Amino acid sequence: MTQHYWLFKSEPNTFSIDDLARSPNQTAPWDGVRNYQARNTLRDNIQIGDEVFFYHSSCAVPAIVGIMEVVKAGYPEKTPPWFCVDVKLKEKLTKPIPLALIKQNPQLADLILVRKGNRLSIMPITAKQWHLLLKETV
DNA sequence: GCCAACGTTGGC
DNA sequence: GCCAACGTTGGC
Repeated sequence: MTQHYWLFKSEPNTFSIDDLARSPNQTAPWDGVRNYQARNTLRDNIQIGDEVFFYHSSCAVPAIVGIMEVVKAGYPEKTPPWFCVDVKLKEKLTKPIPLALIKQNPQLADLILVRKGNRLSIMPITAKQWHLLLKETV
């Protein structure tokens, strides 16, 4: 299977990258997603080995703060009809990528994250976008 | 705290 | 199925 790239949002007040870093084996279920489009992505499209940006939303400096790997594909939460995946922290960025910086890059204008009014908490990233974003952290 | 944008709910 | 009302998200 082709490897895919994603971005997951979380409010650091609820679940931060440091919470994930403190989890056993730095692994935790990515649960609590209550949106059908995001649910379908979790259930149908996210595979083991996929790479995921960890994004902090609704905070002082909204930013991509780390990189995770999917270690368990979509499975049902205890509360139907919601689904989750398991993620493992690969890297906490020493230099996070703020939303404000991402918005300045015209090559990233198509990112769902920066599209007006977007509220998706689980979104796809193209390989090209992934690598453009990684350059921003240098 | 404000508010725009979006998703969901529920009456009809 | 329509759509107004309401609740939530999330940047600023």
